[in-house]
Amino acid sequence: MKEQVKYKRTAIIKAALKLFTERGFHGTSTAQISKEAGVATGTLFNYFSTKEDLINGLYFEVKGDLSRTMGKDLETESTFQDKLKKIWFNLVKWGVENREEFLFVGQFCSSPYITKFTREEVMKEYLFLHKLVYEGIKTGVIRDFSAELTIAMFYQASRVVVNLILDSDQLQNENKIIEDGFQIIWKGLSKK
Amino acid sequence: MKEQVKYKRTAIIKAALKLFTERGFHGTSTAQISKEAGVATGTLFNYFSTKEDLINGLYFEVKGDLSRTMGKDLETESTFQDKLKKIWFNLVKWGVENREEFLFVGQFCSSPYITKFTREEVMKEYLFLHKLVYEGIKTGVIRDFSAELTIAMFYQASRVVVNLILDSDQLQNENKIIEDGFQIIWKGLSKK
DNA sequence: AGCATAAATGACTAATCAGTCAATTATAGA
DNA sequence: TCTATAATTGACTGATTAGTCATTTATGCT
Repeated sequence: MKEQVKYKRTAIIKAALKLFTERGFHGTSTAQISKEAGVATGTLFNYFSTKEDLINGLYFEVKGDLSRTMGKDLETESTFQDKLKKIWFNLVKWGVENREEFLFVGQFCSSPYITKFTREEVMKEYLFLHKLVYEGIKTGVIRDFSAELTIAMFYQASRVVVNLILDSDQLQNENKIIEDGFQIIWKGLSKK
Repeated sequence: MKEQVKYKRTAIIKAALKLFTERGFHGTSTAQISKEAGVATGTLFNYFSTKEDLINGLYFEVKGDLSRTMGKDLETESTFQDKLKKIWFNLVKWGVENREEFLFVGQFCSSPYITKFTREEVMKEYLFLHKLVYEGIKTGVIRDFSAELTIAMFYQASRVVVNLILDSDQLQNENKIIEDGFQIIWKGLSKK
């Protein structure tokens, strides 16, 4: 039964992700989610006590996945630039390969349905990025702007690239856009 | 009566803007909008035939205001860098001074409720920015990346700055953040 | 003032909503 | 196989929704 339980929960999460990104939070009824997931209307409320609880669970899982992907294979890189470039590629790759999750994060990152608690829990997983940026500033590799500004610029630049890739039909330029995007943000942030 | 008519329409638009940014499109009922605007429920539908029509009208007005503000006092600037900097300051100032409009645009720019028609009508007002970027590339002032990438990077960078300013309580650093933000994006885009 | 027209109103409706719960079905351990 | 427990179900409810329309009110013109 453990397996079955996990399966149903995953199905609900997946259905909610699809419908929330397509039609928004209030634009999607719990009945629609249940139908898409292939479960009864009551089943959804066995796993999530309210609709708000569902979207917070969803946000938590997606953001967690993103943060884990972002910091992957970082230890193999030696220089600060290489580390940042690795994070850049991880970020963009995740967005391109997880279109719905990417759009979901963009749509709900500043949404009132995500509670303060969820937001703070998620934030904890991103501390390593802050540390890295502080290190970069301290060692004089990147310019001494506020860490918040630096991180936000870097992160949003990666989202720009993903959006351009997702919007365009032809994918031949994909690698060039990713590379160009990094050139822009790296030149903008680095001291050299 | 013309005046009165304009007043009611404006009140509805303003109320919708406030509630849509606070609670989203489906999260806001037409009754709530009417109440906030101080008109009867039926009045809203005298000005906008459906709820979708209302949000499209709102989007059109807000985006139009943004595009007009963005290109203000551009002719007094001579160099390309100064022109871009002027646009940068216009963009950020608009966002800071029109918090609700700024959040609205961010929330609904890629929303399914905005029709293709509205989107295309709005796009027309931004052609001057494309022209400016093409000119900058042709004259070798900025690097030869895709114009879409360049514009999106620039625009989103300005949004990053506005978001940081709106989030922070103390405003003493406001000018520094705006200046720093421009330094980052200008260094990233310029050839020098 | 008197009249024609335009604008504003809010009670109303059919549809849809989140969430409940008693009944049913599946599972695990003995 | 039998029993206790956990998971699933969908009909149901009171509340809320977008949009309508007959009626009332305000306006502009002569």
